[in-house]
Amino acid sequence: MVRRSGRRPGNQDTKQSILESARKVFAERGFDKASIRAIAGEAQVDPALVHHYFGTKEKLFLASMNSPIDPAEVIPKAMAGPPEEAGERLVRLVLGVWDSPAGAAAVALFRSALSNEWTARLMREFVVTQVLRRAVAELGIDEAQAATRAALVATQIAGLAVVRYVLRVEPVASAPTEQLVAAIGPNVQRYLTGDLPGVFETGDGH
Amino acid sequence: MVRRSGRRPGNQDTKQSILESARKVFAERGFDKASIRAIAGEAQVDPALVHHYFGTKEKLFLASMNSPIDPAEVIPKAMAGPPEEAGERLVRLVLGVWDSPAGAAAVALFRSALSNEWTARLMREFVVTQVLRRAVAELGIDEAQAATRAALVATQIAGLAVVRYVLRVEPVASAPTEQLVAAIGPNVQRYLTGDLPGVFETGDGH
DNA sequence: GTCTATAACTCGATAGAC
DNA sequence: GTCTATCGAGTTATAGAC
Repeated sequence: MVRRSGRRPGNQDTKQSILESARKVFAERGFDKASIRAIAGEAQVDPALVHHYFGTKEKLFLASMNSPIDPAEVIPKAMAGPPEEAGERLVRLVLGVWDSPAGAAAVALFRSALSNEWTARLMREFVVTQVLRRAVAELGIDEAQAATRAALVATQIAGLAVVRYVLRVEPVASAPTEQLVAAIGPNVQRYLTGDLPGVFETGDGH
Repeated sequence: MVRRSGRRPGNQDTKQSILESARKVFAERGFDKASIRAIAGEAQVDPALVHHYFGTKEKLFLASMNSPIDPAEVIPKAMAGPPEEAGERLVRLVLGVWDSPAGAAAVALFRSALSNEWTARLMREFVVTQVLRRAVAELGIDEAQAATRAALVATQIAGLAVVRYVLRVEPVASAPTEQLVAAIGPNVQRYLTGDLPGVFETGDGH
């Protein structure tokens, strides 16, 4: 029987460290500007190894998106509670997820979606229909209004992400979570359950 | 005397058409992905001509940013009126400018700022301090709160731009201006003049 | 003033040695 | 499993012919 001495060929941990580096670099630069070479350098690994493990750059991106956070599980939990505070809970949830290490994947997807058509489609289909629709549905909002309210919530959440994580405008960039929750939550609340002039025009006209 | 027949060497109008194409392509793709070749192709002109007229790509970008719209003139005009409707007027102003042909430069700057550090700095310095500070100053808002309120307004305006012009999420992408003004204006209003818990923490603590 | 040709650089992806 | 070498396609920018 063969006894392998010393460190094994590094198989399982290099693949994992490539994934971590990919999440980090994708989050910092977005899909397009994140080069395989840079990701490999970050992981102190040969660029060819990245291709060997993950094939194409797109497949690497998809692999790095497999986050331990499941919207189907975390959204209903956040929406449960007094409906009049759902806005604040949604902002708190988003900031909590995105500020966590596991949230790098979400930031990467968002940042990439801003400059790449392929990831933009990925995000539209995933976030807007999966996350926001789920959130408004959880609150029992009229189907005819759901799309409009979800899109309006998206404007506030996306803007928060842009200012805090992409443009890094102070004082929002480094404000504590609860301060932003108190400031922005009520505005999200209005989009969720408030009176919105013109929101009915899409659906029933009675 | 020399009589030139037919079309003159195209001097003055080619330079102008390059500028127009630059604004358009920069707005569509952002600074990085907008190639000199694509801009030249759009203007039906040789790529080398672009360099001949404008030097580098950065100088071309700066030249294309010289919009006929002057914030110093248009902001005070929009802020004049009942203070309790300033939010709606601000949203109406932004949508009016950005939907207009002359607004392509603004969209270009914004889109570029999302993926390029150089243009991001340009935008932080110009928009946040020039436009938003001017707007909140026009309303006579406390200096200590101005930065926070301006940044919060930025989250909503930037988010509106992202959803409407970059990600193109319906129904916001193709909603009429006044519907968005009615839906989003009040939220901007709250950031401008409303009660914001925690907004005082930066400044005076009395 | 206009355009061809090309330098000098990036990138993703692959072939093949070890 | 790992790495060297390289291909082919992008890019900005420049030099120089006409």
